[in-house]
This record gives sequence, C-alpha cells and structure tokens, in this order.
Amino acid sequence: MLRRLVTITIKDVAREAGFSVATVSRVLNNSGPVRDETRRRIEEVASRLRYAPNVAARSLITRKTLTIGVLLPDLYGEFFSEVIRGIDRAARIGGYHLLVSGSHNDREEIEAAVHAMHGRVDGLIVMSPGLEPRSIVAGLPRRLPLVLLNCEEGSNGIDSVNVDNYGGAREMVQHLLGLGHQRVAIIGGAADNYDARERLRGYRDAVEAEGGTVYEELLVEGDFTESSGHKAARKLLGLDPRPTAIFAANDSMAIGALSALREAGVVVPEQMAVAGFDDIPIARYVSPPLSSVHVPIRGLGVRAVERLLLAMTDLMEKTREVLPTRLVVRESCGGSTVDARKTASAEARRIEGAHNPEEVVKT
Amino acid sequence: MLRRLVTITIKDVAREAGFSVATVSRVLNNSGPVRDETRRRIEEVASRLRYAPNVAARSLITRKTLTIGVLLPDLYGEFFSEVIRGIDRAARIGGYHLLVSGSHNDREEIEAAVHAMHGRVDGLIVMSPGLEPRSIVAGLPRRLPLVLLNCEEGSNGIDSVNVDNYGGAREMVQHLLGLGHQRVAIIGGAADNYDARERLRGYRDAVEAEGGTVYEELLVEGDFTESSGHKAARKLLGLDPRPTAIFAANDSMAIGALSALREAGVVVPEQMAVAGFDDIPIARYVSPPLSSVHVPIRGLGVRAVERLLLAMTDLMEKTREVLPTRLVVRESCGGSTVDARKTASAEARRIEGAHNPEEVVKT
DNA sequence: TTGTAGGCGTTATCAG
DNA sequence: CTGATAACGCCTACAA
Repeated sequence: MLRRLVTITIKDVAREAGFSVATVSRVLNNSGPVRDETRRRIEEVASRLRYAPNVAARSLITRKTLTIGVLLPDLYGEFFSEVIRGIDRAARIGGYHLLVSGSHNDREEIEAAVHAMHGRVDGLIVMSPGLEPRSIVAGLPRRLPLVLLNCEEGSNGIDSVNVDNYGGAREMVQHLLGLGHQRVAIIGGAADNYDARERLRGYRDAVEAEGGTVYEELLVEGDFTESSGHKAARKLLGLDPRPTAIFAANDSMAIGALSALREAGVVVPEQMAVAGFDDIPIARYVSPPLSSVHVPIRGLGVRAVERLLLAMTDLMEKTREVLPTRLVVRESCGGSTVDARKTASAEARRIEGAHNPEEVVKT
Repeated sequence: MLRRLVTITIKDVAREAGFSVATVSRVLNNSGPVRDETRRRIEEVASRLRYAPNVAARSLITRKTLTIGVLLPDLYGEFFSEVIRGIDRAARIGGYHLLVSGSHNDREEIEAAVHAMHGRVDGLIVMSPGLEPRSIVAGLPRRLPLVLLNCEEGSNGIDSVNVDNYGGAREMVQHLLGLGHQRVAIIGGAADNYDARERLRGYRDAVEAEGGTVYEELLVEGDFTESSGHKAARKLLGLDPRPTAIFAANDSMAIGALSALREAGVVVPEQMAVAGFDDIPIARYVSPPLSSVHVPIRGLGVRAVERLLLAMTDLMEKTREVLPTRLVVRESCGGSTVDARKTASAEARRIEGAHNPEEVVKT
C-alpha cells in the first residue's frame, strides 16, 4: 500500500508497476516504443493511483506551459466578454489554458502585466487600442509569440487580427445619408483609441464622399460607455439646428443615447435616427431595436487563438488580418424595409416565424 | 559579456555578480541575511541582465503557482463579466494570476476542467448553480482551497459566497403587489438552476404572504437569456386575463420581455409593469429604465477572492456567506416616486444633476 | 554573512 | 523494448 495524503509521483507509479520511470514516462507521453502489455499495466496503475503529472516539473524541462495569456483593456461588458468567450473556446479546443488580465490601458500597466506573465504563457494575445503596436512589442520578451487585436497599421512583422472599423462606419453613415439625413452626428470614442479614430475616419469620408460637410459641432467625444453616450446625446439635443441622426461609435454609447433621447421625449427613429457599432447581442432587444454594424466579436477571439497557435509553430509569416463587418438595419434608424409601426402586431411576427423579421442585412 | 538570446538563469547572475546562487536567491526573495553592499550589487546585475526567475522551477520547489483558477458556467454577458472583473482586481491586488474557463454546466465538464487545472492553481473559485456543492467537491483534489459562488445550502464545511436570491425576489414581488398588482407573473430561470429556484421561491412566498394565490399559468420558465425572456413574455401576453406585472428572474430576460412588449404595442409601465434581477449596469439605460434587484456583482467576485486567499492560509473556518441585495425602483414598474412622464424634460434632469434622479432605492 | 550541495518531478539521452 | 542517469532552474538546510 502506498502512502496517502501525499503527492504521488511518477516514481510511485514506476515502483508499483514494476518498471522504471523512463518507461512510465514513455507510456504517459506516447513517446518511444513500449510493449502493449507494459503499457496496459502502467496505465492501470497510474489511473488506480490517480496519478497526475506535476505540471511545474514537466514545464521546467519541456519549456512549455500550454497556456495562453490574454491582456485586454477591460474584462467587462458585452464586447470584451464575447471576445473572451471566443478565445476560451478556441483555446480549449487547442488544449490550452487561459491566463487573463484586464484593465491595461497605459504602457506601464501593459508592461507590468506582460512581465508578470513571463514564463507562465506560451503566447500572448493583446488588445490595447490606445497603444502603438511597436510600443507594445518593444516591451516584450523576444521570441514570445504574439497576436495583437485591433491595432494600428504600419506594424509589419507583427501578427494581428482586426475589425474593419473604417469600412463599417463608412457604410453605416452612407446608409444614414441615403435615408435623407442631412445632419448626421457622431458620438465618437476617445481620441487616443485606434478603433474610435478609424470609425471617425469612416464617418468623415462617408460624409465628404456624398459632397456633404463635416460640421465640427456634430462631432462629440465619448468613451464607449453608456453614460458617455447618454451625456453626448444630451449635448447634441441642445444644438440648433439639431442633427436628425446619431451614429454612435459603439452600441453601448448608442444605448446610452437612446436613453437620453427617450428622457427628452424625442421619438426614435421618427424624430431622430440612431445607429451603433459592434452589434452586441443585446442590440436587437433594446427599444427600439438598434441598427448597428455587425462585428464578428467572438470570431475575433477565435481567430486570434488560431493565429497564435500557428505563430507558435513558427510556420506562418506575420500578417495583418482584417475581419469584415456587416450592416444590420433595425428600427432605430428608420431605414428598415418593413414599416416600424407594423411591429405593434405580435401576431404578424409570429407568422413570419422570426424574431425580428424586419431586420435587414446589407452585404 | 554573457550569452544573449538564451535564457539567463540565476547562475548567470551569480557568476556575473561574483557571488553564489544561494546569495542571489536570498536577495531576490528577501530571505536570510545579506550585506547591504552585496544586495545592491546583485540587484544591479540582475536588472542589468534582465533576469527573470523561471516560474516553473520556482513553483516546482515552493509548490505554489500564485494562480487562482476560475470556473464559470459562461464567460459572457454583463453578469459573468462583471464577476470576473471583480475577481481580476482582487486577485491582482493579492498578487495572483487568473486562470479562467467557461462553459461548465454539467458535472463532467466541471471535473474535466478541474482536472486540467490541477497543479496549475493554488485555489479555485467555482460557480455552478446547476450542481450540488457536494458533488463539485467530490471530484476535487483534497486540500485544494475552494470557494463556491451561489451554491445551494446544506454545504457545511465548504466556503461559499452567495447572493440573497430569495430575499431579493421576495422584496421585489412584495413591492409589485404593494403597487396594487393582482396578477404578477414570473419569468423564471431553468428549474435545475439554484439561483432560479431561490428567486422563484421568493416569488411564491411573497405572493402567499399577501394572501394571494400562485397561479401556475403565470409561472413561465426561461433560461436567463434575452431571447427566452422575449419568448416568455409573448406567452404571457396570450393569457386571459393577462398579468399586469412581470417579474423576470434576471435582467437579461426582463430586457427580452420589454422588447416583446414593445413589439406587441403594450406600454410599460402603464399597461404592464416589468422588473428584473441583478441590476446589471445596462439596466438603467434600457427603455424604460428597468427596476431591478441590485446585486453587488463585482463584490461577489472580490469577496470570493478574499475568502479564497484566507482559505489558502488555512486560518478561517468554512462558512457560507450571503451578500444582501437592494431594491432599485426605476420606471419600468411604475412604482417610482417621481412621475415617469416628467422625465420628458431633459432640462429638469440637468438641474438635479443626476442621471436618473427618479431612481429610488429601498433599503 | 556567505557557500556547498541535495532535491523538487519530469523528460530525454544514452546504453543495454 | 527497457533502464540508468543527467539535466531543467531554483530554494534551502547545513556548513563554514
């Protein structure tokens, strides 16, 4: 009988099975040739003893941790949590664990977090839209596989997975202009945020492409939170003349704006069209259902892991990958092909079978 | 000059500084006595060489990983992500890393995840409202510090941090009844979910305490998602007589219900009162702002970590801790002290300075 | 105050 | 096919 209450090691298994630790190791790792009978015996003993290899010892010699590090600006909200969900699934499928850390906005915090993760991970996924890619890479241990999420261009030699912020924003604003809106306002994200800048650029180009003018007073800065969207919308309501449409650079701010409009008695979309960006899952359930630019949020996470796993095998060349977005028109911008008032009939809906039959997807 | 591009170890530091590895180790860990001059020299060399101790080697001998494992049913959504945020902050303050994993609903998945984390973490935080505490503990390595989140009672000898599901639900339903509603419906969570069962129990007791009857047709089961809330609300709308109030067992379902009501042309709260549970951050921004039972979500995570860290020092006795909830009355249930129609004036709001001055908190 | 040396649990490289 | 045995990098008695 072997000692209990004490960690049992490969030696215990070897002794109990009547073989050497080398052979046990070969069985457990499927490395090297082992006679079938031997394998059976060792496996039996190992499972009977509930043997579990010591992770530290193993990674000390293999120099692998089977862990991926994830650094995000925040862990909270429908966006980030959906990214993490994607990462989690893909990582598990690949047999990797996830070491996560949030709240990394400035360079020092990032460096501290990376430093702390050093030696604990085989690769890193970093999203930090406020920092230049080069600056992130600079503070990193050489040779550590890395994939950046939503980072600036001009980062040759760095792997990254990105969302088509510019194209998505441009398409949405074009859509709003096409509905006849002359004064489309934008609630942007922080100026030091790359995603925010790109979405703003898309807005500008869309307006100018239509021969319109970008009025500076229609550009309000938020910070991607509901409360900032709420505040920004109030500001826009004070303008004279008022805008007739608001494009928020993300859904959270759009929802904050909807809340402010409702408080002010402004009816959406009749008196004011509203649109967001990201198409977070809740977007279709707010009132009125929010038009948005669909972003494959979970796919962003999944893809990041896939790319990282490839980078770890060193086979791939570093590239910048851009995931396409898709316009999703719901009621909030009044551009649906189905008259919004028809939605008062739940019956009509049931017949069509879908949740939001009036939802229209453009390319 | 020392070799580059190769891991540098404590030996390198020792050689370069002219001391033994033992002394270097003492300096780096502040263990044992070291002469000031020696310490300075070694620290200088270590930082010049950018020496970083090998995590695996260290934890092989110390038998510590400085990592906390977190197992959740899901990583997605305002609730779970807020819990994680709390855990992340508290863990970082305590100097711990976070190994997370989502999608663990049945016993096998939990056991597999725990097994995989074995040896990688110093302690575990597990939320699995669908499993009995004993069953979770059974599949766990002995001696591994553990804190359960929102688990059933009757788990003596197990640490847990919980939300007062019963009390919160009861209070909310009492409030609705107090507003004069005779037929209050509930959109519950899945029957195998502990939180859901407790909230349902609170509902039942509140109704019966008021001498009312619990009508079975007013009990509709959801699964905590917006879409299930949407579906459930449609079902309730088909009833005759209709309920006049809907209590959803969480905010996501309440939001789904609001969406269904709006589609059906039912005005909230005039024609139907709606209330949720959790008070996720977005609750105050939906239309109309959602009454809810405030749960200290982030605090749940923070507290779990605090308790786990204590459990790891083995000083505390195992207890079941219950965090109090708080009723938050907003417009969706019509029970606000401020007439909802006043909210049409954004100006009035600005004067009061607060976002939602009509928000009322009861105890 | 400092150095020597043993051992943590595995894997990997050799012989046999 | 199997078995010694040397790393892996670090901590920690025990000596000096």
